[in-house]
Amino acid sequence: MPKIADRQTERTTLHEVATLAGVSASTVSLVLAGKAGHRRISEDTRARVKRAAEDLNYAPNLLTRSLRRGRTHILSFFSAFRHREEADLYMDSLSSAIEMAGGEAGYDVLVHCNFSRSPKEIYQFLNGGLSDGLILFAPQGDDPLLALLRKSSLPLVIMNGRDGEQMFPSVADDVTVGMQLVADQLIQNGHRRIAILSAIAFEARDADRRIHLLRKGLAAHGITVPDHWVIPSREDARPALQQLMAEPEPPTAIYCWHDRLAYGVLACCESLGIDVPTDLSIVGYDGLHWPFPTRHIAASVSVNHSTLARMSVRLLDEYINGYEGPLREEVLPVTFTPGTSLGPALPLQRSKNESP
Amino acid sequence: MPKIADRQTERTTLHEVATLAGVSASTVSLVLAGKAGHRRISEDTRARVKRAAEDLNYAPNLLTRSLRRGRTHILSFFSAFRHREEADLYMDSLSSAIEMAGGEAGYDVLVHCNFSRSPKEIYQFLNGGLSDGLILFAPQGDDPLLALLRKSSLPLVIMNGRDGEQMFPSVADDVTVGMQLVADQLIQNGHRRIAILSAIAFEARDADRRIHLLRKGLAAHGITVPDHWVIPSREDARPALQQLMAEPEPPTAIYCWHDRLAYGVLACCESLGIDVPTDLSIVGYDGLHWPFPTRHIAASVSVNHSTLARMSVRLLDEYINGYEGPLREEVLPVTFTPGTSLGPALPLQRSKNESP
DNA sequence: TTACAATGCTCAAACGTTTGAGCAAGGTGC
DNA sequence: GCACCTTGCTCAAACGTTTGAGCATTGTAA
Repeated sequence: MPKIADRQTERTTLHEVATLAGVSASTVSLVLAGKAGHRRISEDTRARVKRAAEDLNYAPNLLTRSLRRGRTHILSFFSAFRHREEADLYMDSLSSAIEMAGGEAGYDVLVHCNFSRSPKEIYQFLNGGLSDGLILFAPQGDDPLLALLRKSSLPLVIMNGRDGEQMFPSVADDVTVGMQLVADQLIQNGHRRIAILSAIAFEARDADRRIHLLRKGLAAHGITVPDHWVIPSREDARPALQQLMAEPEPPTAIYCWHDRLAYGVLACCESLGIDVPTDLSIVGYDGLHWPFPTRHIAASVSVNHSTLARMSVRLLDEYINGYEGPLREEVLPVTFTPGTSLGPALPLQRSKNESP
Repeated sequence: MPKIADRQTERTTLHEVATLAGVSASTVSLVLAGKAGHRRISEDTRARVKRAAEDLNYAPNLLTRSLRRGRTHILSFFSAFRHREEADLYMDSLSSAIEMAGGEAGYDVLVHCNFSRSPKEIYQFLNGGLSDGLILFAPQGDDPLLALLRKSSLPLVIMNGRDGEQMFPSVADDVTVGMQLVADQLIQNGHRRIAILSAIAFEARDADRRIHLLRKGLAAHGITVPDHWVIPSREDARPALQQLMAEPEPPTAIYCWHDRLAYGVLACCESLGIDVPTDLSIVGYDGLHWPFPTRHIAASVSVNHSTLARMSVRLLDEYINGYEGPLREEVLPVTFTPGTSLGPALPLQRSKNESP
């Protein structure tokens, strides 16, 4: 029985194949990697070389090949969001989608994780020549990493982020339409007292944008969201939710910055005995869901990750291949998924009437 | 405002840094990459070089660096299972765990996806020198890819798979204990009529092993599972389930080969009006779950992905660093999560009594 | 016969680093 | 004055490919 120690200890090289086939290294290279037929090699030689490569289990060294060719056919994906300590279904799904989209376009995808590295270290890795291009998720315009990348030559597509200087092509889901849909749906369901659960620090600006859009959409119908009903989310949303629902005229609906929060609020409601959607309607964003029956599916703006991934890969591929036209900023249409957490607003039971 | 066209078009090289700093390329290399202090460079030169590198936004070319050093500090992860056309929560979670475990150990992780590539193409990519080692998920002993890898020198750890020739180190969750737990729990809950939902083609052998172990565990208590109650899963488990429950003495419990199936069955039960766990208890494997309230949590053997990932990364790292001791085959302890889909077996209502 | 093209291969430079060996300049010991 | 060490840098080879240029050999045209 073979043991691990019996394995060869060195990689086979082109030269060994050449020696075995009785030709020069150039010939081997031409046979195995040459754009078929450009240089002419006799059928006989061709066969001998292929045979030798097969016998030696030859795998070309991609480091050197890429070095010469100037292409690695690898894409990097990196999230400028720093978390991921916990399981993140959103990012998992997204990186998975990018891996698949990359594969379809002939790229392998390197998903870079950083936790303790500095922007400079991350920059050096990303721009280290390992990948032909980068999909950068959710950077803010003043991200120090983005500043470093601006000075580099690395092809780059921004996904769902902000580039302060309009320098990079971008792909993003249509937040404007998305939040308009949220506003419309809330209003169609008769909600007028609406609270907002916002984001924690590093996500704050993206959340702010959505909140701004939602308030604008609601304002068009004469509805304002009181400032103290815009709540920054903490580790545990329970206390805030409890306080909110204890008000004499509590909200009938709450918008959560993304579905993870929405599901967290759903869980709180369950443990607090708040009935969804009778007592409180919940709306989220992302279209995250568990593909099996759940007590509730959060009403949500659905973003198609596969499409988003394909758009960004296609765009990046074009830039890698030297696209020089006007800056491209693509927007992915979104849809509204009603779910089960959004229902009609019920009138306030026996409360003192509002002044007319 | 800067435009994309204003970016530099070439990567900065060591030589440009050297020129700017007024030293040789070797010196730059020694300053930036040398194991500090082995070679002596004056503080003055050191500072000048660092300054120049900073000014030019220099990022070392990792292809060439790796070529010289013989290390890339990249690990590959590849699933010998061919699917992934659909969202796969299990693989997403696992690759995510490996990315994190790799990061902790100083590696970046390249998650390789293949759909249309041949084993030979996959082999050439994996053994192309881009990664220092490979974590191979769930290969069978006769996998053609594994055969190619055996002849190579690539450090390799098998995760949850089978290596026919005891050549490679491996890491796996403890299926023996896991299935014993399933058997014990079913019996403790009084189940004696137990059905099994097995796997589709490419997963068949792993499923068979679990089924064998389960049957063995049950047999110790005098319980046998009739062959026609071992059902290969198809796209839709509904018809099989319907038929099963229509029998005069239907099973009181069903074991599903993994949690995705278990949740699928849960969904079927819901739509068929089968009450879980009163009419039917369901047990799965993997410990997959949605971190928010669901109607049911499948009773399941929980596998800790983070730990599994860390074990495999540590093992692989040791082999990369030249470990030569006896073959290591590590087993990850598992636990049983009761969930809500497993309950006591109810006596068959008004059925003809079994003979004593 | 000479000129020139086609065929089928090899030579050698190059990609951007790392690193052992080498070398000048200055210091120290006797 | 000589041997020898230390300091601080540079030289040049090497990693494993790719590829433009080159070079025999044979074939074809005039």
